[in-house]
Amino acid sequence: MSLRHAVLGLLAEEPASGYDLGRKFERNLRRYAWHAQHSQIYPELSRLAADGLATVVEEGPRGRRTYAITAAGRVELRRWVLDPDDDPVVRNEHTLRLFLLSTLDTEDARQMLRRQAEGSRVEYESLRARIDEATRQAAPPVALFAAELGARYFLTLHEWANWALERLDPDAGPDRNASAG
Amino acid sequence: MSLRHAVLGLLAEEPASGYDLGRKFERNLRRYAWHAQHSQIYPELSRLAADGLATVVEEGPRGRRTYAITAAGRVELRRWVLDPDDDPVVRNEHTLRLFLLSTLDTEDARQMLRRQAEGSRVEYESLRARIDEATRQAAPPVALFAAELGARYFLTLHEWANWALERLDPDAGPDRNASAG
DNA sequence: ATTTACATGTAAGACGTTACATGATTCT
DNA sequence: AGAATCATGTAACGTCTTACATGTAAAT
Repeated sequence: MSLRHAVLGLLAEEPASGYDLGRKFERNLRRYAWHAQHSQIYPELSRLAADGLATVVEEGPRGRRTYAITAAGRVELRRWVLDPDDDPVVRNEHTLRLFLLSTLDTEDARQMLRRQAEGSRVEYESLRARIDEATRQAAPPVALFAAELGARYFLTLHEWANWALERLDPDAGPDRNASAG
Repeated sequence: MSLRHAVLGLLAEEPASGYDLGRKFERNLRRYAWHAQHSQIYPELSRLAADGLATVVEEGPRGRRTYAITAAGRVELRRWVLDPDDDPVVRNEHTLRLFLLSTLDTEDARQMLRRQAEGSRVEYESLRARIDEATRQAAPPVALFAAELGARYFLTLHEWANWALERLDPDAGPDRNASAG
């Protein structure tokens, strides 16, 4: 039941409406950890409220309801986060493609690795810039732990793709665009 | 429909029965990329055969049926692996917990990061040893790309956890068990 | 006025997990 | 003889995605 804890976790950061949570999933969690559509979020918020783990703290225009986590909700969230689950759910279509690289012929593998190296470089630089900006604005260190992990993951992916490209072609480096050399 | 392509990918490496695939998911894919129970695998093999993407190549004891990927299966697998899907499914309960670290108090966060640093170190060393052993036995480079990526992910996780511990406690290093210093 | 963004909700169908169900072969 | 492993299959239930459905408020 990770959806429940993902929602609870987002509410622990700050009170939010179902609509807000949808955007938070999209921006913060979707690419790394979890995703949920609004059709899952709204019913889950109702259940959390029914179970006393969250509560409506504000009603706004267009039927907007802002929820906040309750004390019981924090207890449950802490229990789950610290629970050493040795069988965590992992589903990653992107990693799956990388793992199936060995089923391609060399030229296809090269193409995919080049795309991968470039894509992860872009992601890395964008995340790193965001972290630098937040650091300059004196954001609290813990608030940036997740972003830092994301940045490091992309850097690792970038380095791995270049390493693999070199292994595929022992003679040509990954950055050889110049005709000389 | 990633289950289909995960199965197809495993069959592309070598022919296998549903039972074999179950163990391959468990050992090779579950922790990084995808998982499937036998109750999903057997029906999917039937569908792959019905669609001409896989075929039974051997029948053994206890009703065992070994499947192999067909030429059409390879075409479909290649199409999917090279398809730049910009909305890949990601679900990672482990990463989700790490992202929710900031909702814990400092002492809880410290405990979790220590556990994380230790766990990822163990995983890294075990994977690295397996890669070294395979390299010594002259395994083809591509066959080790996935394992190398896994190892690098764990190393990144380990380094990140130690980095985060230092940030949490600017005075004490992560490995300070001695009373002196 | 019109478009865009905000805001919530339900239903059908696909996908995934857990439990139920059965039996053969191999190892000790 | 008994236990462990191999081997396949279905059913019930829970989760997730996609589509359907509706309406308000803000911006241009």
